[in-house]
Amino acid sequence: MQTFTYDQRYFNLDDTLANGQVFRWQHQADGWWLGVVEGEVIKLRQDGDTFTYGSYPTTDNFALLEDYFTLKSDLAAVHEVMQRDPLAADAVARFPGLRMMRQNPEECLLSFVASTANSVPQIAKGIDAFSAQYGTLIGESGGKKLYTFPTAQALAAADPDFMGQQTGLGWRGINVVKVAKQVAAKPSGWLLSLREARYVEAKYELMQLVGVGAKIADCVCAFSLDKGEAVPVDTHIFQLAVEHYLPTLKGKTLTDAAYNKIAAAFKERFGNYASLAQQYLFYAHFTNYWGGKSPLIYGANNGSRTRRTPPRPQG
DNA sequence: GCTTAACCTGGACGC
DNA sequence: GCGTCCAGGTTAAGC
Repeated sequence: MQTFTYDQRYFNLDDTLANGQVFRWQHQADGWWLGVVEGEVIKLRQDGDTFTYGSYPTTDNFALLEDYFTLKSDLAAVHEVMQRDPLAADAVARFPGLRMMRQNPEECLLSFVASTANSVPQIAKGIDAFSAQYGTLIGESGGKKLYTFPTAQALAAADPDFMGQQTGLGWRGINVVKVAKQVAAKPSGWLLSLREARYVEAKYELMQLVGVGAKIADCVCAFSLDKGEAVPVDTHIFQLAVEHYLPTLKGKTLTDAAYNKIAAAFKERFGNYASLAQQYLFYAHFTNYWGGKSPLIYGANNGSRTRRTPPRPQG
């Protein structure tokens, strides 16, 4: 085990790992986070400005953490830009240490295909199930076996019935196989090479995959391809954008035109920090929805979603 | 260019 | 206990 220090105002582990960028990290009762990154088991915890970590099989792989959590990027500058907008400023005040992560693009893409119109706890459960089936066992902690995220090749050859029924993902699991087949058919390193492409080109390339629309493409661009201007517009972002930025969209559905208007509104306000602004606002809205705390920290059964309809008056 | 329905499943919620 | 609704979307058809 090793330690490093980082100003907790600019790095909060709970908010970074539970804001919906990733689904496989597990928060343990004793405060440790347990995850698998690029084939390495990572154990990590935060006590104020002090971070304690260990990794396997590469011992204490700090370089991996530095890249994965983008620790060299300056969050103070981001906070300054967020002050331009009252809603973003409020979200930053609540979650100052939320950082943009830099995931493996293949894992990011296939995870978000599995996330389509699904609840976060179900997504995490489903991804866990197919990783245990098609990933590689690399360790064990507290009686829990840890697997790598399966490669696109492995998921391309996966049994669609298993992916649909045994994972609880239904048709989403079958879509994961379809997208994995298309990725596996591309030249090696194709996805990673999109880090070098311009945002519009990377997004266009991703949307050529059947089963990948604008939202999933933007998630991959923002969370794994270094595209700070990508704005994934999901149901949460749509709701808050209509309420605070674009009231003319009230009563409309999320069409391509509406999607692009919302993304443009974020870019206009936050420029190259649009992705992070989106993530701050998403997390604020999302945690409100889950009763003030993320189900990725506390579990779906320990939080409760906000009521769809107000409670009946008593008496 | 917009709306709508279908796609599977599990869990929350209302009654 | 049961029925209904909905969840970090995508696609295709119909208008």
